[in-house]
Amino acid sequence: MAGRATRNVTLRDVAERVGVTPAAVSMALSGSPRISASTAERVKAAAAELGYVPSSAAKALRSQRSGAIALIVPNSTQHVFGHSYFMHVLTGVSSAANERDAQVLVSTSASEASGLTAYERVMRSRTADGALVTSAAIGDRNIERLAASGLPVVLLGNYPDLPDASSVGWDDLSASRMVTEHLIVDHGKRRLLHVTGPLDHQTSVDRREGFLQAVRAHGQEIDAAVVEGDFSEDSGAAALDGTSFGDAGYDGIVFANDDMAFGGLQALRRKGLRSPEDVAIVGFDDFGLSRTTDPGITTVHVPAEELARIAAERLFALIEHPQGSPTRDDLEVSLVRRESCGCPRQDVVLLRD
Amino acid sequence: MAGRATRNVTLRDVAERVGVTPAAVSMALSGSPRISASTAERVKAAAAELGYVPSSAAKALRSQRSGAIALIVPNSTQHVFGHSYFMHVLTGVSSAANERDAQVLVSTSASEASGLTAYERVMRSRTADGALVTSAAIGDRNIERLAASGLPVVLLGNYPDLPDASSVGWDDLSASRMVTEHLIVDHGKRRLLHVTGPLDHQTSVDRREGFLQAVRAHGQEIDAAVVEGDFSEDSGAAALDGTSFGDAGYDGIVFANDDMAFGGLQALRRKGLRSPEDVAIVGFDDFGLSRTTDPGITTVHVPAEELARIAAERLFALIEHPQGSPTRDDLEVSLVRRESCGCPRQDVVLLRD
DNA sequence: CTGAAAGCGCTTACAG
DNA sequence: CTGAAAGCGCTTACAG
Repeated sequence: MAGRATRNVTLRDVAERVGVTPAAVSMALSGSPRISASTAERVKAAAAELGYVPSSAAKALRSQRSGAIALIVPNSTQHVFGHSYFMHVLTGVSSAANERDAQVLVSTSASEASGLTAYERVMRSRTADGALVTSAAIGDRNIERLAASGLPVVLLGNYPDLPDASSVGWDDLSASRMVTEHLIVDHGKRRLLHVTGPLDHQTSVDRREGFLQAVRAHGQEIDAAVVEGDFSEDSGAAALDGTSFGDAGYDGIVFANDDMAFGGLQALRRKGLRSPEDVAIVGFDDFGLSRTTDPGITTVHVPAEELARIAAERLFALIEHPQGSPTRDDLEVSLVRRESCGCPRQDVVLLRD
Repeated sequence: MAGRATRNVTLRDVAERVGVTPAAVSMALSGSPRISASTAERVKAAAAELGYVPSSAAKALRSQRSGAIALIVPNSTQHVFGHSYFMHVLTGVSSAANERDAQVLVSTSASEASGLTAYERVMRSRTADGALVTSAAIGDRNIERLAASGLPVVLLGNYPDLPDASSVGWDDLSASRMVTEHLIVDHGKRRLLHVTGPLDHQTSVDRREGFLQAVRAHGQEIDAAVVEGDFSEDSGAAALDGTSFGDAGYDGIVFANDDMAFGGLQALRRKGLRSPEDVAIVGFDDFGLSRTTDPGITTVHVPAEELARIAAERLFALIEHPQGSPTRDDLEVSLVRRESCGCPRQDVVLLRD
């Protein structure tokens, strides 16, 4: 742990050691054919010996490219979409960035209302070559400002209002219809409740619409209601307050995410109702929680890591070819059957024998 | 979404618009008293009008400071410490960085064995003014190389082998002793099992030692055994295979983290044993999971977000004063009583009435 | 083919 | 007090 601060070793130092010009060193290190093999050899040896590390600032200034991408997390999102979602996204982005030796910058908004937004941080620093935006709110004007600033941008999620922006997502509507029909068709549920996410996010709107489409498709037989939540566990529980359950109430609940489903599960328990026996429930996301509860929560598995990885790859392509036309990728989701819907337990459980 | 790429607006452009030198614009924008209020006013107006955004690369090159800090996540750690831990850390780092308008760079190792390590990425890019290292393995030589490279470094966790490094942590040993004694003293458990984390991490070593100290303090009355795990849910379950339980076996298990406790809980259930009735269990971390299981897992709450925030603050101080002496911060942890140890449930549950 | 200058966009130390 | 040059460390376009 010696580490006293020494002056940075630069190209010049390496050049002097070898007896060539800095330009030659630069070319040698980047493998230019202009430099003879033997000189390149000596340059590399000298660079290693001196512990030369190129200055990213100088390189960025000269080449007008920082080699970094930013992951923008609008303030609300951090709360709205939760830790697990974000970690999957970060993992996907990092793995794509690592493959290209790019840096990943995470830009969040200040927690207090004061301070810059995550967007402003990225735009004002010009320190990233492009930006990824995770699940912004519907009509968030910052996205347009970001794109208008000339920075390549790829959005994670669905943004029908921004058809000119590149984005990667999955079909929340179909998925929500699918999981709702699972309750109706496979489990014969007839009195359904849907608890939405925050309706200023497209995801919530789409999941609600999927629920409603499933209900309409079986219209004559189904009673349905919708209550607004905000993706938080508490809102899942609160949605059930004042709602009548049991014989006279709902026999199935479609929560727009797993956190709310878990809140709902606890609320049901407090009301003395069992799931799935009294009320079947399903969630959405499958980021981990739904597997740990008892009963396990039937849900829609969503490929968040892949989403992010692909978005990052699209962003790199956009940085390379800024004039390319916008892209759209749609990923597959899948139904994960656990016990909360009434399906049999997958892993065998032997009660004490 | 117009956003066709235009040449960057520079200080020169602003200077020409106003009719002063670039140097004057620079000073005006940084609020130098050398510039008159009226000129500063005109400069700011012109800058806003032109959409001037300073070049972070030029600023970094000139001032020899990037305004970014790196959060280094060694490859293994990502798996070892899990998503929740890391998200808490990232949240803490971001909030400290936002307060100082610093950028946060997340550096992970490539998932494949090929490619650079997270350390190398940071050292080789010189794109951060300092680095935070989350929970590296014991004897990880990269930490010393990082510090020797002259980069200010603050470590998250305990590193007795690196007494000269600044670090922030909490006392795993005492905490583990405390939670073990909870089982012994408050719940009268006498045949205890400890499932460790990966023993190449100081955290695991300390938690094991805390367990053993508690056992020794009640030596004559306690039977104790230790099994090695790796913090994964599966290893928590595997630790119980081949172990005898029930009347002839253990009546209490101290898991070194919550994920393993959850794995253990499921394994017990498969064996037909109930918790806490047949076997009391406790975990460690309280990052979320332990609250969602049934029964809830009694655990040690660990302030990971605060850890990271303080570490980032120490790092900024170190960047400012590289010659300052190393610092050490110790944070408080607390016991969270849930049901898995035998404590009564906190939230009231009315079973169907 | 090769050598050495120009310049990326800033900020600050210097000259006047 | 103020103006304008020097220079941070690179890379590439240019001159020879």
